[in-house]
Amino acid sequence: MSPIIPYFQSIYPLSTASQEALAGICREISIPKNQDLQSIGQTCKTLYFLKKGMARIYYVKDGMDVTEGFYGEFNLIARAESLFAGKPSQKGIQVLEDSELWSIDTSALTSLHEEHRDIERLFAKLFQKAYVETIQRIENLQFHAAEERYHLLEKEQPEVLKRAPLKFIASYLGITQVSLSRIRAKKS
Amino acid sequence: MSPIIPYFQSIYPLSTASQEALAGICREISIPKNQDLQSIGQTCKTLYFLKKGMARIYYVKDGMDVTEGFYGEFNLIARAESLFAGKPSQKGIQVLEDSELWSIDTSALTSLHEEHRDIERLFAKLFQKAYVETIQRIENLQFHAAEERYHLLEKEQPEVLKRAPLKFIASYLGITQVSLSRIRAKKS
DNA sequence: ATCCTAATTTAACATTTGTTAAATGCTTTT
DNA sequence: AAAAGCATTTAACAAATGTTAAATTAGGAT
Repeated sequence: MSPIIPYFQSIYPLSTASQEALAGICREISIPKNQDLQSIGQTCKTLYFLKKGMARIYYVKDGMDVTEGFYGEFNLIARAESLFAGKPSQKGIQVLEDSELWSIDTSALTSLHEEHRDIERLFAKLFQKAYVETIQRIENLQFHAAEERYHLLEKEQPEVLKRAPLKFIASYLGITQVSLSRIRAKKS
Repeated sequence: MSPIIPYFQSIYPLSTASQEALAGICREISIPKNQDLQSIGQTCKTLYFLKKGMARIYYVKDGMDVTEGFYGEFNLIARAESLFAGKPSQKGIQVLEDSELWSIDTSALTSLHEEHRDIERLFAKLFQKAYVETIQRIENLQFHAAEERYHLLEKEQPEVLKRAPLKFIASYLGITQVSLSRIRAKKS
């Protein structure tokens, strides 16, 4: 369990009692490469934090697989639109390599809110962080052309370029695989 | 003050005491067309809800004015990336027409959190809503070509097409004014 | 090692979007 | 009403991205 609680502490300080309560609902799990952590159609009832590995959230639109985002170590992974609405998600979560992660059941988490206000605030903050990252992503998609978006990804999540297959990266950037391959070729 | 408290109630139920406390920190203000509600460089310390009118959040990049989003009646308007970080915002808020709105000082709001847990949760929910809309916006920018994005805006915020000038709509969609004008011409 | 399959790159061409500049239309001011 | 200043549209061409298909490469399975 160890390194996840210190990570939480770095986001929002927790009382000793809250640390213990929270540690009590974190489960460690392992998932083999390419497997779905959560499938399309399921309602989001679990939050994940990667200990080791890499994951993506994806959806299928017009028969095409689209990667919405890539997530590395310690990133909060959740399908917020499903969690907040309590409705089935149109999105799935898949790991790109053999991964280890912590999972937290949201109803267990919610039941800690009454007694542990700091835990409620910690997760509010984690979602705020995710929200801000999403806003920045919009700026990126809205303002930059495909090639610039590629170089931004290269700068901000260089591991993704090494670990994710071309097709995932292309749909994440909002371009075709051929286009992405062309952009890469330019580099020389 | 009237209609804003019922709106809040529809998002998250509030005790009578909380309703009164919250009403006590809502201020009604009027702003003339084209004026900035908040300027670039200011730290976000106020939240707004439009009673009447329309607003946009914008930023300047490479000398170009880019509209990040349009906001209509009862929408929460805030520069989240600045609010959550406590840092100056690179974004401004401008009203597109003579507008009336409610403003809420964030430090006054925060001071209500301890005593009024329902208020804290109400605003957590409002930001969740905003977050989910942002996620959907990404799907839109990532997956759809310019013309489709235009038609989606037409469907989801038709008032924007009537009330906002071409240049704001174009940068919102991530295209040039000329391109937008061309898309419009196709319609016939 | 070899074969088989999937992933990536390359090529050729079509379509979309960007760029620059001019023409038209609309508002506001005088 | 005329003039001035913006906003929007149109046109012509350039650049970027999409599409289809073939060629190459890389990895896994036998």
